[in-house]
Amino acid sequence: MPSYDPAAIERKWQQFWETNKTFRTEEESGGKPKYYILDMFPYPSGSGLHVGHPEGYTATDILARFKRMNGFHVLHPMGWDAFGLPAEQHAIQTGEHPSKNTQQNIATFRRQIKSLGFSYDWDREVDTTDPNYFRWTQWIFLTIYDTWYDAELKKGRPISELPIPPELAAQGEEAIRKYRDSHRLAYIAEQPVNWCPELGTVLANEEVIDGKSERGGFPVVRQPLKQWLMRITAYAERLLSDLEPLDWSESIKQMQRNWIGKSEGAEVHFEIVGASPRTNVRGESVGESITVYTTRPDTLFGATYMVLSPEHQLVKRITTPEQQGAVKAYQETAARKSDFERTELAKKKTGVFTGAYAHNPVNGQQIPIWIADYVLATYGTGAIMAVPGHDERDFEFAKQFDLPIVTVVTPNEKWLKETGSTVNDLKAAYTDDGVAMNSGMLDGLKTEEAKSKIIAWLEERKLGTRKVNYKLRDWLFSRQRYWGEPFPILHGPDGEVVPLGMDELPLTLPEMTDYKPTGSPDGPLAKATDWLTVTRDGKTYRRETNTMPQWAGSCWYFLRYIDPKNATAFADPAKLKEWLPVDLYIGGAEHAVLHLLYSRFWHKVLFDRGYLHCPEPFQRLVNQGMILGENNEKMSKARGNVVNPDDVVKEYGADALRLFEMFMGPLEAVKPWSTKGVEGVYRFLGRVWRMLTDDAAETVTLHPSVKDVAPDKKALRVLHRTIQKVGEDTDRLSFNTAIATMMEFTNYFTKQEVRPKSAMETFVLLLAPYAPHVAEELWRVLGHADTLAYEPWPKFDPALVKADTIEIPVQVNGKLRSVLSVPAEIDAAGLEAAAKADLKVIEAIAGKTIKKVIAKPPQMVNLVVG
RNA sequence: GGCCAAGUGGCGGAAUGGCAGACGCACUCGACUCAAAAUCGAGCGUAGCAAUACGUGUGGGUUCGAGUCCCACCUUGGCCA
Repeated sequence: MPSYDPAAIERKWQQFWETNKTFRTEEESGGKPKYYILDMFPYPSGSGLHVGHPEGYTATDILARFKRMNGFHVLHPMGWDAFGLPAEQHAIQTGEHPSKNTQQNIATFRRQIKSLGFSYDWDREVDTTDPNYFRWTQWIFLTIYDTWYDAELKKGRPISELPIPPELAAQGEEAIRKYRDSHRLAYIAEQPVNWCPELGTVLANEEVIDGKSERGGFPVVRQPLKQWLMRITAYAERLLSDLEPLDWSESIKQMQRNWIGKSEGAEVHFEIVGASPRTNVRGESVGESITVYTTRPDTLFGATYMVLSPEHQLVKRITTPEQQGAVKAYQETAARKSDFERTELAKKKTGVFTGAYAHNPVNGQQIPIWIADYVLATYGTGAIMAVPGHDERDFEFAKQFDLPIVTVVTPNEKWLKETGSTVNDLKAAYTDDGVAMNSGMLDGLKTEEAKSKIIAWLEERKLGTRKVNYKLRDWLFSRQRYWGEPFPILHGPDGEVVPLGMDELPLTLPEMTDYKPTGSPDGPLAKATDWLTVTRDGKTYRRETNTMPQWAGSCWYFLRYIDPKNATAFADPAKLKEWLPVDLYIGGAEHAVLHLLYSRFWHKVLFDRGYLHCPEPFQRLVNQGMILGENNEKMSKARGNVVNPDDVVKEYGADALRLFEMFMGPLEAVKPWSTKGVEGVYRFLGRVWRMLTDDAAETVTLHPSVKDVAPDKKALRVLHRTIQKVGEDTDRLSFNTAIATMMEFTNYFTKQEVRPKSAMETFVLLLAPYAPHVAEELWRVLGHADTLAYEPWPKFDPALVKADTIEIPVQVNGKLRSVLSVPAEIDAAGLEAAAKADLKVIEAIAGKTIKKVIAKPPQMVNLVVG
């Protein structure tokens, strides 16, 4: 009695696919159109696969199989984002090389992923920790290092093409080198960074959440350090504008836009009162001034004081002797706080007066200069003009320190009433647009007009300029860790930075016995004394001891899949041209900002340098929604609601797991797990099995009802409707409704005494992308010798989808009163007549006059009566 | 606080402005069985014996007709501050 036995079927077919390399992507397309379907590759953690992983992987697998059957040349690979902190923490605890643990975890992930029957081309597997892979990560780093951004051409160019100003050239090699280094897209800079003492590393802003490390939740402090940075800000405008044509959800685009944070405003110079004139770069004598960035230059007349960030370089020079003690103490306190503590947690504004004053350029008024930690050195120019009447933080600060508040934008009546303010006595900052007042030549102008006018005025007098600003910061690219790509960089005895030659790659990590962080900003690599120093031409160089962040390997892995074994380039240009861009990229929304932004940035640099032909890597992007635990909470060990895919496969099989994850709801929605739900789709697969096979027979044989006969009219209609719906729904990733349609098909045919074999064959093909193992097995039972993976996708006949008679609802005054059974091709007049002849309708309109009839075959009729 | 999603049976969800609740789960009843499981059949928004009425977060609006479009609000989630 062979009943549905997923364990046996799945083992058999996974083996078949593997030995026959069914899903190997051939180098030759054979004239087929290409389709590149990509999953966000996983970090192989020690806890193994989570049911969240197969959600995206199943979606891409269904589409990959569907596209193959539709005649596409499909690229569908998988790999491992394997550098990262957990493996290093494990190494610190055990003294075992992190690669050992990493490879074990990869083996587990690979086994688990293979057990789900995904149609990856395993010959293209990549591993970011493999020297043959990170060799090219280092190569790309060097290429970025070798690039400067030509703002005029809006393009990254080789550093050798950077024009050197003549006066610099005259100063010799050293000056040229420094000039070049200051223009590279990968550069070293000293800047306040997020130092996490517990992790012994510096973190990127985006890895710090609520003042704590994203991983581990340890406290983070600000500390100035020499770090590698990537000049992603040079690409801010392109990263923003190139989003437009992409087929991504509007919300993800919006998140990227917010992160880039473009704002338009002005830079304004405030001359410092009494400061001695200085000589500027052009040798002109100018008064010392403070430059601020503001998005509201129209409120310039309301600037009643200025605030510098405590780190601002002018602070030292302008502070009066009597204020020095207070200023110094304040600077020290501020240095210990994170940006988050300074801007978010601070309920009460703090600050210190420097004793100095500046001239407000529009009215010459002397206004005091303060320092306060709510102004960050890293945003804008690190200094602001404070307009307390129209900025909330400035308002709070002004109240705190009793500074004057001037209204320069007339608030509307509603706002005044709500806040209990009057025009000359604001109880809160009015931050909306309005009409300018107390603003000299701007009075009476609307905010937008006032902005334009004041900027023109400032520019004319060289007191300021129109300026676009971005919130996006340069990307902090170094980590004080062991388990990452080493930088292919040497530091010379005279402080010069020397890149390794491309032919010296890969630079591999040294073997060590102790992986602990040094506790100082030198990473663990500083302890690898044999590895650390290199002698060349009698000079001793020290290797860079930082390693790259985990983002590095994931920035370009989709390029390597295209040509994973290439030993002379990261990929063959012709192959890159054939496969890029990625047609569909599916992954979690947690990577909506950073991974995608970094990846797009690297892609653009490689594009500018001529290694790629398209400016954007991912044409279409879809984020799958998170799967919650059965109790509707986020899955976590602590909550005890984690579902292990291995257990589900063991109990119900991979096909049921795949099918359930797709049946739960729309791909992009957040939805809770349900074991009962898995049972439901498992029962469906059992019904499919019994629809086709005879479970009373000794061996697997066709069900006696499956006969080689032509389907009748009704059967044809059900069949063709199913083909149409499953095809259309699969194409638009509406997998849950496609599965529902297949269930309806099964519900219909299991009730039939005669099940035409041709209809059954078609159905098995429709099911194949979703539940490939059982489909392959049934395909064989139906008498086919080979895999169905490349069978053509069934076509439907629109004529057969239509029924002869259809049911049309009749409404009276918009309310349903009857349902008519009429010929399918009825026209509006016929429909109206049929409706008026219907007994229930006659009853409903008795004694009333028909005012209007809306007849829309084949949808409905509505009689408006009164 | 700002921006973006989303609110539909007991639950997951379905529905080009046109019969709300497809499909599945749970539940109830029945068949098979000594019995149970599995399987098969039927029912299943609320109230009502019924005819029928009411029903897609709340309030308004547009429309012959609104779950769907518009406005305001409430709630939840995400991102940003």
